[in-house]
Amino acid sequence: MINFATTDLNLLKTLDVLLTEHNVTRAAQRLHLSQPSVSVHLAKLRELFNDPLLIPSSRGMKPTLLAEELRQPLRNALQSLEMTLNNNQVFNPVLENKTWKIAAADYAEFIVIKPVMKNLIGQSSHSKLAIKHMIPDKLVRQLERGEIDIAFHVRDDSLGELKSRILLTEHYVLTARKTHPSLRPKIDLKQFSGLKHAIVSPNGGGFSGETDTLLKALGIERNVVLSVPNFYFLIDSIKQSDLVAMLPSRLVTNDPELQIIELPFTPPSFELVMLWHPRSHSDPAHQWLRDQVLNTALIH
DNA sequence: CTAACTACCTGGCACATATC
DNA sequence: GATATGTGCCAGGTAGTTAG
Repeated sequence: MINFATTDLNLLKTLDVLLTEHNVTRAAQRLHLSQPSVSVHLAKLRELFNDPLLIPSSRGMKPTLLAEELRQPLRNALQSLEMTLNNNQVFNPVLENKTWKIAAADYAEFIVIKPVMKNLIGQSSHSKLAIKHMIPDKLVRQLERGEIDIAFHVRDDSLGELKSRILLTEHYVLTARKTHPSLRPKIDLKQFSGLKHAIVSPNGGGFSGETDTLLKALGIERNVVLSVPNFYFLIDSIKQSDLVAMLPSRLVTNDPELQIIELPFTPPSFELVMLWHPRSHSDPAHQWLRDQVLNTALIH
């Protein structure tokens, strides 16, 4: 039985971070303490729980069974405490100097971040904004560690514990340059598959995308001759050539150099979501950040 | 070589006591 | 009761050691 009166509750915060990091050095960095201090904390926690909690192994520190059992309930308890303490606090962007860290691929940069940018850095002369490259595999960890505040991504149910909010639904449109020599405003399947296509392959080098999966179901194939890493490059490529591309509609409508061609099938679509870690859910500054995004994204 | 641990040191805080 | 001063303790620091 742990005696609350004689226990330093800061130790629980250390334990919480240790149980996510499985590494004393990294936990220390996150807690803004030295490594030996966290080592001492760990020693006290071991004494307190009468359990080694984390055992050094060849691949980081391995949590004991008790440590595993403690992880989620402790997380929940601290989160609820945080919520209680933050409940009456309001974030004032004018007074604070925050560095917002946002991860996104180029579509979200253009559609969401660009419109909200002014609000994020304009309301305080000290705030900064860092837009980071989106690496889906590292996302959960980066959000957990606070290396990223929020991220924008295509809705994907594999992102388990993260909190999310759908910002918009987007569909692809067939796009070509306005001065394309052989395109009419409407085409049939045969004409579609006869065109030379360019696609974005986020992982690099792929020649098959969502559209191809959909076409396969219709029993047809298209001719993808160019694969590029992002939409900016793709748009530029079709403006400079007779290639066509399936592009998110919001990126190309109103571009005077481009035309949209009516498709003989229903194009694929996706939902863009904002993602954040439950850890930052009740933080007033994070809430403000998310509100800025929501207010802007839902208007545009 | 990297990461955890240990020994030792120090600044700051809490508490006790003194003074008004 | 409020404020000033003295003192002991301890958290967290650095440096060095140990272990895998």
